[in-house]
Amino acid sequence: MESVFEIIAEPNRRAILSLLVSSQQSVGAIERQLRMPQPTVSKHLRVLRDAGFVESTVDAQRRFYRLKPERFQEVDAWLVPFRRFWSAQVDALERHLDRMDHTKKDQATPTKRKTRKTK
Amino acid sequence: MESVFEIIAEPNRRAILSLLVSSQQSVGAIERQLRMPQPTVSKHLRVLRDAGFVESTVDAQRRFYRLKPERFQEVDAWLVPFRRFWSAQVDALERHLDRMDHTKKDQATPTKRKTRKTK
DNA sequence: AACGCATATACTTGTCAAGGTATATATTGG
DNA sequence: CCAATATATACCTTGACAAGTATATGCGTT
Repeated sequence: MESVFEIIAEPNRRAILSLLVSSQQSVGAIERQLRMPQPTVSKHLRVLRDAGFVESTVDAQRRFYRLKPERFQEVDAWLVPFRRFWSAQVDALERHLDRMDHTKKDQATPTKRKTRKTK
Repeated sequence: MESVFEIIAEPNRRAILSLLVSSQQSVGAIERQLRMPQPTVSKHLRVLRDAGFVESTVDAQRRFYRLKPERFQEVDAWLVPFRRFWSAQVDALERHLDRMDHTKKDQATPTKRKTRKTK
């Protein structure tokens, strides 16, 4: 399995990771929220732990899992060159900002301004 | 295959994408630089194109492939909540600053000082 | 000790995707 | 039109991995 990317390629694993963003969770809690069978959850957690995405602590018969940042930062690092690339693409950047539309400041932005240059 | 993550889970595909960061490339160029059989290259390029990571233009019998930013931004977007999480982790932040080393005070850091608090 | 709850692991099976090899398609030059 | 180059596609085989089901392990309560 190896790589960070293979780990997060699995949808259920991404779901679990997303759950853990808010706070640590027990296996049972994950199981219920994601409506997936317990062995599935345990197995994915095993993979995630071995890969360093999460860590666990024991509380009686419960195990609580929480996120660890490092591996995510790897993904972030991988993106760097591409990010450089796409911010060179002025058009793309603009489109992106448009999509996020409600940019914080400057509430006087009337509906959907589009100052495009039609390159 | 579907998801962005499944696409970039494949090492050869990531290699191809990395190659294309610098500039557009023909299939043959990729083939030679990455030392992989031509059908392999073509097949991965097909996947990447269908997934919207690259686009191609024709030049005689050559096809040039180049990056498209959108799907990368999806990955970036997925990272957002986790990024928020890990910048909350003071320790991680500290480690990060440590790595950039030239923190303001105390330039007398001998070799590899680690002033950790063993939380 | 026995039971019950929470979680982990073993084993089997089906699916899917990547690689290899061969072949097809397209374009250029003679 | 023929040959050569560049790229795409078809087909087959293999391996990996996720799901399902069953069972094991660990801990706390009585």
